[in-house]
Amino acid sequence: MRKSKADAALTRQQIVSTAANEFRLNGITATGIVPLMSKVGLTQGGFYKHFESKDQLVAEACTVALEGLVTKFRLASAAGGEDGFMSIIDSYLSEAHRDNQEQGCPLAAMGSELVRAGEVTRQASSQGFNDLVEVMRKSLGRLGEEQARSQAVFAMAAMVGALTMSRIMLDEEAASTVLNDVKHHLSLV
Amino acid sequence: MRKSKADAALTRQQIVSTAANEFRLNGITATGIVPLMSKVGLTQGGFYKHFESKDQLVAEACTVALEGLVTKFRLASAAGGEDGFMSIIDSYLSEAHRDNQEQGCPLAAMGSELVRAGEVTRQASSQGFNDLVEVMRKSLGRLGEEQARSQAVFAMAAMVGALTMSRIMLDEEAASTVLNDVKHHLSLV
DNA sequence: TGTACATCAGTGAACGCGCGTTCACTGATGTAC
DNA sequence: TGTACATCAGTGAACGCGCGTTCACTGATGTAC
Repeated sequence: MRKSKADAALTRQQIVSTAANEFRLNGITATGIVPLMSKVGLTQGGFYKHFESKDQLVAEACTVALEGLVTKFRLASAAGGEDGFMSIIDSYLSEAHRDNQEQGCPLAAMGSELVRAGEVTRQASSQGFNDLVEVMRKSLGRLGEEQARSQAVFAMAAMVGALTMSRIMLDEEAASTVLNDVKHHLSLV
Repeated sequence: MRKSKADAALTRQQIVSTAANEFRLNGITATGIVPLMSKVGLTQGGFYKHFESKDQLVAEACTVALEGLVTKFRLASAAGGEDGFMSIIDSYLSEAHRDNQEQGCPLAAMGSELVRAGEVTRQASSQGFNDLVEVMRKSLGRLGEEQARSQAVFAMAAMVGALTMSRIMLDEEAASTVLNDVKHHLSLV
């Protein structure tokens, strides 16, 4: 049942991207290798032909998820023209993003699990955070570099916290208020 | 081996407060009933004389942890005199708080797990968030009520996100920078 | 106040289950001649 | 280009383990008389 090199590489990609979605949707700890591989259409044994451990997959899935978000940030910034900064914020703090956790920001979806993750995963998450900050910094063209960076860090932290809190809340109105309050204050910065 | 009512009530309290610490330190999913009860000095069977399920314990532990944080906020606000708002923020965004996850903010320590928790736990978390916001709002005496509330929500979200990100980062300098950047911008609001 | 009995906090073995990982096996792919 | 053989992607049963929960049991506490 050996597959061609191209097929095997495709399988590997499918495992990583399916994992990136499942980890964001159900959490890292709560996502098992058996159900994950079965979602990809394979059995569990094949997993270890591609990865040394679940830990390695977690790190790669985080990297891929964060790269996807960096791309979204770039697109939102470009689409926003002069105010790319607010365009990124409006997109991040939207109800659409909040309700699409599976494909959204991994820092908000898995934040407290990432704190307890392995070193490689934490390094990948930090790198992703820095990359997102860098896109935001550039979208603040009129400011000095250091001031813009610091403001971008501030906005990213506020957005991650706001999205997480909005998802915890059962009351729809309260959940929307958090997003809007943070959006409003970031627009004044 | 029956214990007196007073002893039993004490045992129950000990289970809840030990759980509140373990959940914050290791996460909810990663904390088992057997090790938890053994940490309290009991065996697992007794657990179900006090709680219907692990879910019920999670909800109570979150409530207790958040009540403790509300108290800390009140103390920090009072200690800060005129600027109780910044006093709360300085305390929350301190390296001491970041490195003492076991007794720190449950929203930062378990945020992404709370999103997937049961309704009772999510309700308790939302209530706790609102209580924290309320303490912060009152510490902004000079502002109008609605403006102060919205500003308190913004600050809380930014703090939860900043603490989480600072904990993920392996690089000590970068981790401190996040805390300081957010502290700085919140002082300008 | 003293006695008999019911209550129930805590014990520890056991339950079914899903976890991450291993391994002997299969058979198509890739390679050497 | 054709043949023989090595490689290895994927299979599926099995591993030891810890999970949340149940349950028959123990014996001190609480209560009724």
